[in-house]
Amino acid sequence: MFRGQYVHSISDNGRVSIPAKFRELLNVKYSSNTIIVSMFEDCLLAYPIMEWEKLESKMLGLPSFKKETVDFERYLIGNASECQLDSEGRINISPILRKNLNFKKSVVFVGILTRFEIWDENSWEKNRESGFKKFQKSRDQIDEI
Amino acid sequence: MFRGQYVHSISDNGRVSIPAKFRELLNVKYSSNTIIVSMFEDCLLAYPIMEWEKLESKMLGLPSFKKETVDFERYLIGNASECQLDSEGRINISPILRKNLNFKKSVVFVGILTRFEIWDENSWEKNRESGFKKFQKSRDQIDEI
DNA sequence: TGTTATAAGGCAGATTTTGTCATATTTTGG
DNA sequence: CCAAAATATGACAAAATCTGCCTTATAACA
Repeated sequence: MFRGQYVHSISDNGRVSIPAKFRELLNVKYSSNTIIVSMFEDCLLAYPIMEWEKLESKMLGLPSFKKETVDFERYLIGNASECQLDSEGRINISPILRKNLNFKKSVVFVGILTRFEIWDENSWEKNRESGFKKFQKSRDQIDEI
Repeated sequence: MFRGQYVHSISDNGRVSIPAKFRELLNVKYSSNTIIVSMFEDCLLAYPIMEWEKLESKMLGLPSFKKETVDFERYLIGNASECQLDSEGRINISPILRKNLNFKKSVVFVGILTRFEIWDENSWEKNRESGFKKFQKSRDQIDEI
C-alpha cells in the first residue's frame, strides 16, 4: 500500500522521480511501471495502471451523453496522462498539469493506499494547515460507515 | 484509451495536427487513421471510425420518427464529417465547423476514453473554470453507481 | 477555358520529449 | 562509524513531435 510523504524536486521540463518505496510497490505488487496521473482538487492523483483501469471500466458502463457523465469524464479522464517510469524511476508531468497546479520547484508525494497524490510543496503546506480541521470534521462520519 | 489534454495551433485554412498519442492509439488499437468529427455542445467530438459505427448502429435501433431521435440525429449525424489523417498526422476542419465553434488560433484536444473533444482554447479556458464545480456535483452520483 | 480558391503533400527548422550517463546525496548493513 | 549500496537529480545527446512554409493537386466559379 502507498503510504507516507516524500519531497522531490521537479526539473524545468517537468521531470520528477517517483519515491523508491512507491517504485518498489509498483514492481512487486502491480508488476508494472506504468501509472496514470490525473487531477483532483488541488493536486495530481496517480494510480497504478491496474487500479485506474478498474475506474475506467466503470466509466465505460455509464450513459456516454448524459451531462453528469460528460462533466466527470471531461475532468478526470480529460486531465489524465499515462506515464512510464524511465530507467531511473522518473516520469514527466505535462506542461498543462504543471500550469494548472502551479508546480514550481518541489513537489510532495503523499501515499494513500491504492493511489498517491502529488502536490506542489507550497500548496501542500497551505493545505496542511486546514487539513487538520477537515480531518476533525470527517472523524465521526468515517466511523459511521 | 484517449486521455489527457494537448494544445495545438490551427492554421488559417483549418489544418491541425492530431496529438501523437492519439495517432498512436488510432494506429495500434483501431488500425485506421479515419475519424469522424461532429459537433457536441461547445466543442467538436471525434470518434475513430469503428467507435462511430457502433454509435450509428445504436441509432438505427431507435424509433426513427420519435422527436428526440430526430433531434439527436439531426444534430450529431448532420454535423458529422469523415477525416483521414495525412502523412504528418493532420486533418482539416471545415469552415462551417470552425465558424460554429469560433476556432481561432489554438485548439485543445481532450481525450475521453473512446473519443476525444476539440475545443477552441478560449472556450476551453472558460469552460474549465466551471468544470471543477461540475465535477464536484457529479462526484457523488458517480460513486453511487 | 482561364482564374481563383481550397485542399493536400511534403520538407525543414524549432521545440519538446526521451534515454543515458555521471555525480551528489542518502540509506543501509556490518 | 565507515564502506558499500541505493537513490535522487543534473547534464547532455538523440529522437520525436509540431508547425510554418512552399509546392502541387483538385475543385469552384466566372
